[in-house]
Amino acid sequence: MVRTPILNVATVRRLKAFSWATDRQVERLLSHMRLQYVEKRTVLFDEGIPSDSLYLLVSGVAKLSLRSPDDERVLVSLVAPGELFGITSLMPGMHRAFRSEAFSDCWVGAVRPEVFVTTLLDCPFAEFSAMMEGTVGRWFALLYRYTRFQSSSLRQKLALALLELARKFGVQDARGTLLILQLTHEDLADLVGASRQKVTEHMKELERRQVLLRDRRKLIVHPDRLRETAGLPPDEK
Amino acid sequence: MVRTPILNVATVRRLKAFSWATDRQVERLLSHMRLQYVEKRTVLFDEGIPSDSLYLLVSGVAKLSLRSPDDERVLVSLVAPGELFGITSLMPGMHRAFRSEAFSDCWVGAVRPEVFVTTLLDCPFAEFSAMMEGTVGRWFALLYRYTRFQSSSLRQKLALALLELARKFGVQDARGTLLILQLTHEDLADLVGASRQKVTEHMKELERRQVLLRDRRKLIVHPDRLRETAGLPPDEK
DNA sequence: GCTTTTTTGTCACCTGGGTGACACATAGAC
DNA sequence: GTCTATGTGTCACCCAGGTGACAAAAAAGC
Repeated sequence: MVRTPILNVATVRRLKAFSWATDRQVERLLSHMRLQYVEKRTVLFDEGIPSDSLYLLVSGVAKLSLRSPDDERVLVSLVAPGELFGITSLMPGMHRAFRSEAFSDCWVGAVRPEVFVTTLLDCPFAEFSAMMEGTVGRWFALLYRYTRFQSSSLRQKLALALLELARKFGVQDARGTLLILQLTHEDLADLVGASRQKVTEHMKELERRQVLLRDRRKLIVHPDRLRETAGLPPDEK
Repeated sequence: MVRTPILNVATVRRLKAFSWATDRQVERLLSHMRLQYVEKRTVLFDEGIPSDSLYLLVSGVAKLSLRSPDDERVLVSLVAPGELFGITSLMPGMHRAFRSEAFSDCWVGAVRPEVFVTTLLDCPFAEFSAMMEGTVGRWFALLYRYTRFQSSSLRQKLALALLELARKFGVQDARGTLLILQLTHEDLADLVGASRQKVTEHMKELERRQVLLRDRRKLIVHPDRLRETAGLPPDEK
């Protein structure tokens, strides 16, 4: 039989994540926390589902992972006791970016993100959450890209990078999405971590396949075809 | 001659990062913002320096990059107009993780993070900042790892990953830092994005070199030697 | 204990992508 | 316009790391 761990104010305040909070705040937080036992290998939440809880790992080890485009497992991170995870719940309407499962048997505490924020910061959740999106949202997008890069071929990395650029710097054009930047192949190589020569080769190939065309030194991409050549699901996100 | 752009409340509120703010908040924020012109290729801030400002890219394109252990340039991200960057300033005592330079001629607005937070959220900066560290700090550490992975050899990736694990799961032991996890080579392979076989080879090599030893299925690492074998600067962070 | 399953160790072989080298094209500078 | 610097295209060659295959060693069941 498994012994339920004791979660008292003193214990929690010793954790780095809460060291700055007052006793009263921690107390209130704990009273709203649902403690649950998660057996090794059990999935706590999966990629893509709406994120409505924030978790505190009380004991054990949790695992964050994802399935890459070509179905490889990427182990993104291992979560240590005392850490908060499932942080997408702090951003408005965001879905889980990673799957979380118990790497060993775990005790996990779940709170609603609204409770978490209003208790510890006393400001409206909606505002906090919008602020997070505007600031750390960028980090998140980057992390997202880099995790997908892991275990992709250069072709896919290039496609992923171009799609991201199209989202950020693209304007609609009769011929596709025009990137309003002057990018050299060298820049792209630095972005995807490849050599300039290979990037040139792949870019040529993409032009040949009409996925991409160039007007002077500006790129015009065709996002749908790009996703297709990279073997990505049509219009994820 | 370069024309100074007009930054009025209406323009700023149209940006995604501020769409939820009130006119009065934006107004106050603007009154505290120092606008500066940054010429192409100029470095706005460099890796490792203390971060005391938050930036809004008004026009142009900015670039975030870093130098990897073996001196390769990694282009981490390109910043589009309307985006906030230099976000390490929102976390307590944090240094710049990336270098930022103008990719094209830019207009940039700088604010002190304290002003930013207290204006938009009206809660004490210290608390907000501690909260950020406890929550999104994890994402940041991950992003940090993945950006260094780019352009590293498997040996280095493995060393980087083991160092991170030692930090999170290590306890001091007479023989070194003992990882309190049962990790298989397959787990490590998924973590660094490599094949199981090659991980086995490298792990063996590390044991041979006394960087690493195993007690049943638990690892004991020697962080200093690990950094050395990976060609990393001694005890960064 | 014995059996089954999971990990580890080590091959031989293949391939994606890095490297260096060089010709050609383009775009600023003046 | 001409000159110079910076990008692009294309080689031939090499190597880190992937793949499959299989034996030995540890763990886990029972």
